[in-house]
Parts: sequence; structure tokens; C-alpha cells
Amino acid sequence: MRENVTLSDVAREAGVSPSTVSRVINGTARVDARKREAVLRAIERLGYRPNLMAKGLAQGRSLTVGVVTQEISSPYYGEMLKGVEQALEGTPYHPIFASGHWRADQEEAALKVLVGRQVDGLIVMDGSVPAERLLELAQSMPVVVVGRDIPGLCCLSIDNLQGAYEGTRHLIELGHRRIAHIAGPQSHLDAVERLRGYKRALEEAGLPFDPALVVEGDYLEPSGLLAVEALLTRGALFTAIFAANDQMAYGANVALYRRGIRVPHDVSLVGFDDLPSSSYFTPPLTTVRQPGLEMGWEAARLVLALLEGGEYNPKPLAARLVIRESTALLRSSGVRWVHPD
Amino acid sequence: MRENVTLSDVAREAGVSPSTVSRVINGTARVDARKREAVLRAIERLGYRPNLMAKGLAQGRSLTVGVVTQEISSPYYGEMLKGVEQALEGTPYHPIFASGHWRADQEEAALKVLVGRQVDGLIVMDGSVPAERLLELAQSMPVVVVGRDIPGLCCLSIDNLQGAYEGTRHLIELGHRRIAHIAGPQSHLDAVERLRGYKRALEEAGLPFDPALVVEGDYLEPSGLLAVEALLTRGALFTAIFAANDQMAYGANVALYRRGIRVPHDVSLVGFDDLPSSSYFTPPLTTVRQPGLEMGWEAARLVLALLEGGEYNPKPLAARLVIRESTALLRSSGVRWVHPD
DNA sequence: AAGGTTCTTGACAGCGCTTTCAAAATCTGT
DNA sequence: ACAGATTTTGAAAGCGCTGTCAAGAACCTT
Repeated sequence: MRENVTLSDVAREAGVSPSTVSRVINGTARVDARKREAVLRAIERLGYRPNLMAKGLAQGRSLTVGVVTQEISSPYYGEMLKGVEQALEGTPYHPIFASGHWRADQEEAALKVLVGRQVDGLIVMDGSVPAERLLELAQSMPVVVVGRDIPGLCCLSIDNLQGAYEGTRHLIELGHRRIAHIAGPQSHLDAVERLRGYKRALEEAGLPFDPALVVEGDYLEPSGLLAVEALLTRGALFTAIFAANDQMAYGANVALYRRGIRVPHDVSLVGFDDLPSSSYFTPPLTTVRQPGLEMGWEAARLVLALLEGGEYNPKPLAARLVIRESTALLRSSGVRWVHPD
Repeated sequence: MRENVTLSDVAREAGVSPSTVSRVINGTARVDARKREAVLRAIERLGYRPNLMAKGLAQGRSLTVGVVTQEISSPYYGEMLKGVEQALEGTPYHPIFASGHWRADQEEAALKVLVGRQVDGLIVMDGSVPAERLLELAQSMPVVVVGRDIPGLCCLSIDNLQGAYEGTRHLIELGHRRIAHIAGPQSHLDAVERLRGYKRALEEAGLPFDPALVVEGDYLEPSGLLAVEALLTRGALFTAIFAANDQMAYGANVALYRRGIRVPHDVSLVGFDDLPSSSYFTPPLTTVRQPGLEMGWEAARLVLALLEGGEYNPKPLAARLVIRESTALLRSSGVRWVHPD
């Protein structure tokens, strides 16, 4: 097992030409059975492993697909990445990740890194790179976008408005009339869609929209906590909260816990995403499930299809309400309004 | 902005030789100021981006470091990966990930993929690839191992025994005498160390070790839930639980919640890891913090150092108890033993 | 101004693999 | 057994870049 066994070493060992070795490895052409055997044995004996970089250079492709996420450690992206990884398993392709950290400039940097590494295809998750930039990239390689809708590009996203609508609607059906909303950053399309879904459900139920009941967060836990604090100190009256994602719902829950406000006894809480940990939350969180793993999977199958020039119709992905234990009927016996201190 | 601008294109455009272009790009030798300018302008004008695969082939290195995790979507590894990513930022290296899914064969497959992609260095997190295999790999490239101790290799790990000892100790100091332990899979060294830490704390306090109080889980939430169920149905008496990781603590908490057993009022709970979500758990979880991000960071700095042939003394990383709200003094007024139904 | 140094530069040979292309080997049919 | 059709095979030219090497330019020195 020497240092760097190359294809030529194998060729010499097997007594054939490098071309032949290449052919048996890739199955690109018929090769006499005896020679094939000899080659395989030589490969075995030498412990040969093809150099993918050389192969990539020669073929003009790298057998990698670039994935731009916002934050690799976020549980939400974690699921998607896992989906991508799974979908690519068994194919010659391998994912390579880069994070945009929710900032357009960092996203652009991530794209540059991936392009420089000659990725053959690209999956872009959320983010705020200009659409034109993505369209430009799409001219030279397959690009699929998750979580945004860009005309002219393969996009994969759920109906955020519909999901938020259902989450809010669930609360209304439980009898809640004053429902607070912890919104996501309004610079993100999905966040504004969720806010719209919330409004629509209210409207349809004939409930007034009260701006004092919505606070904007940044999709991270602390902002959920802060949002509830804000709501409480400004004296807002509410019996339920619809958070634009699970992480903010977690934060909200802690704030409520600190005030001795019990979920769902005093206040019902619904999130959005259904992170893996949400079913182990206490109480298990009612939430609008966003199929992260499936989205990652479908995105990857899609680039693969584009790469091979084939067709692939991604399964429609829908947000779906998952009712667990953080929501309950509004207590009939007189509403106990939550108030500051 | 043409399709594939190569270095020679730039050379032609700037009226110099390819070598010169290479030199100004890499700063490998002095170049006349005027020519340098011309080259830079040409690069700009043509929108040239170096092909890293070609560069890699020519230099015999890929500028990538391979990272073997067990599960890319796990919050614990998420933190470590983020650390690696951060540490590599600004260097010419980029991480490339592959998951072992807690199975030796898959880990081996992951290693093969990474080696085939010519990674220049390797970070292996936990797992059960045989030590000899890693030693063998270490002969041809820098290898750093996180979470295991392998003589002859750069290893990074915390003192699991000490951490578990402190977690258990904390419970004892709060007055608890009957402390259950949800252990990790005993096939993993860290899990057995944590069990040992638990035992040592007990022993030191003169408390008996009761095998009926320990249940083995698999580090995932459901197993924590099941463990508590098991404990409860077998009639075990306990006032506190020390779980070998946070995820199992989450599961345990749900099981307790379902039975109407309140944390920390009735039972105190401590976890291990301090996942990002643990401080937003309800109640915020007391846990033994394992500095995932720092571990990832240090591991990456370490391979970098090995790669450059430099020296790097990683900061010592210690597990440290983080006291939050899931643990409380044993209620003095008569212990209310928890029992099945 | 000539000889000696030191810099700057371009030609060229790879890195390990793929992929024509045409020669060599094998197989047809008669 | 032989011309012709059909494989199977190896030589060779890249893929885009780096790095050695020796030639040429620029600088000294006396």
C-alpha cells in the first residue's frame, strides 16, 4: 500500500495501457474479460483509489454540488442538509456546504467559494442574494432555490401564507380571540408571508388585527423571549401566541415560564417549522410542520436530474399543522387576562 | 464574462506568459509593477476565477479538510461544524463533511469518500473506526480526533468523567440521595466515562450505587423518554435524574411532564452537552457544558497547524457545570417518592 | 565600457485522469 | 483462406494550473 498509487501504476502492474484501466474503472467501453480481471486484481493489490481531482479536471466537472445555507448549525438547516446528504448518497456526487449567515455579502462570498471549487450544481437555501445573480449562475450550471420563488429558476418552497393561516386558524377554533404574533424578520419573504397568513385567518374570522399584538423577531430564541417581554410590559392582552418559527416559540415559552404563565393552561402557543426537538419540548409544541428533510432531499434530486439532463417533478411539499400539547381550548370560565407583573 | 476564462486567457489578454499570471495571483515571485497591473486589470476585465481543481492537481493538495461527523443534523455536531467552519474562514481551506451515522462501516465509507476527494487533513469526531485505521491515515495526512483518545494521534476531548462527576455532585449537594442515571450507549467511551463519573460522585458521598436506577439510552430523545418510563414502571424511587446528554434529558422531561411530575419541583434534572436550545428549554436545563463550538474551532486550528508544519497548542477544553432552573433543593418537608401510576 | 550579479520572465514538463483516433486484433461471410 | 466489417487496444493530446530552469534584462562594480 504505497503512498500515491496512480492509474498508470495500475496499468503497469496489470500489463495494459492506462486507457484500458480507465475503461474498466468507468465501464466506458468493452474490455476483454481477461484484461479486466488483471486490472481489477492490480487495483486490489495496489490499493488504488482514483484521484477525484484529476478526474474532475479531465472531465470538466467536480462531482460536487454546492449548498448555500444560512447557518450550518441551525436545526432547521440541519434537517435540510441531512436530506441533501441522503439524496446524494449512492450517486457519485457529494455535497459541499457554505454558510451565508443571513447576510447578502457573506452569501455572495459563499457562492464565490463554491463556484471556485467548480461545483457542478447549486442549491441555495433562503437568503437574499439578488435574483439576477442566481439567474446568471443558472446559465452555467443547474441551480435550485429553496424557500424563495424566483421566476425562471427551479424553486422549492412551501406555502408559508397557508401554513401560518392554518396555525392561526387552529388557535381561533380553540376559542382564542386575542392572538399575538411573533413575526420573523420582515426582510425575509417567508416571514412576511407568515404574517399575512396570520392576518388572513384573523380577518376571515372577523377578528380585528391589532398591531400592538405583533412583535418582530429575528428567528432566534432570544428574540422570542424578548418579544413576549415586550408584549407583556406594553400591557398587551392575549391568550395565545403564534410564533413565526419554533425557535422563537421556545424563547417565548421561557419568558412565559418566568412569569409563571403556564402553557397551554394560561396561554396557547404555536410555532412554525417543527424542528426535531419540538416534539420533545415541554409541553410538546403544536406547530406548523415544514418538511425540512424532504425539502433537502427533493432539492438534491432536482439538481441531480438537471445534471443528468433528465426530468424530475418534485413532490409538492406542503406545510401542515401538527397539533401537540402547547395549545388548548380557551378556558371558558372567564378569561384571565395576562398582564404585566 | 465568458464561460470558462482560464489563466492562459488572462495571460494573452495581459500580454504576458501564463507563468507570470500565476506569479501575480499567488505572489510567489516578484513581478514588474507594470505587468502586475496589466494582469490584475485583465483578471478584472475577464472576470477570471482560478480553477481550484486544476490548482489542486498541480500542487498535489486540494485545500480541503475532511470532517467526519456522526450526524450532520444533530445539534451537538452542528456546533462543532460551525466551529470548524469559523476556524477555516479566511484560510484557503474549506471543510467537506461526511456522516458516519454512528456505524463503523458508514464511517469507513465516509473516510473513503473524503480520502478519494484528496482532503489535505482530517477531523474525525467520535465514532468507532478502529484506531489502527486512523493511525494508518495519519501517515499520509494530518488527522485530529475529537472525543476519543488515541495514543499517537492529536486528540481533543473533554474529561467526561469529571463532567459527569460534577453534574451528579451538584445534585447531591442539593440534598438528593436517590439519583437516577440515563446512560449513553455503553459502546461509546464517552458514555462509559460519564457513567463512571456518576458512580464516583455517589461513592464519594457515601451513597450506594443502585443498578436499578440506571437505564441505558442511545443519546436520542426517545430513549430518554423510554428510560423514564422504564424507571417508573419498574417502581424505581428517585428525586433526581442525571442524563448522559441533553437530548435524552429532553425526552426524560417529556415523560415526567406526561406523568404530571414537575421539574424541578418534584424531580431535578441535569443533562450533559449544553446544546444551544438547552437554555431555552423549560425549565432552562441545568447541564454540563461541553464547548462544541470551541472544540470544532480548536480541531480545525490544529489540522491547519499540522498542515503548515507549525506548532499549535490547543487550549485545554473542559466540561463545566451550568446551573439553570431544572435543578432544585430536595424539598425538606418529607420526600414525596415518585412511583408508578 | 566590460564583466559580473541579481531580477524578471517565458518555455516546458508535469499533476492523474479522460478521450479521441487510428492501429491492431478479432470476427464475418464466402 | 481472404477481403471486409467489427471490436478491442494503446498512443497521445489535452484539462488548467504550478514550478523548475535557463535565457534575457537590468543592475552593479571597478
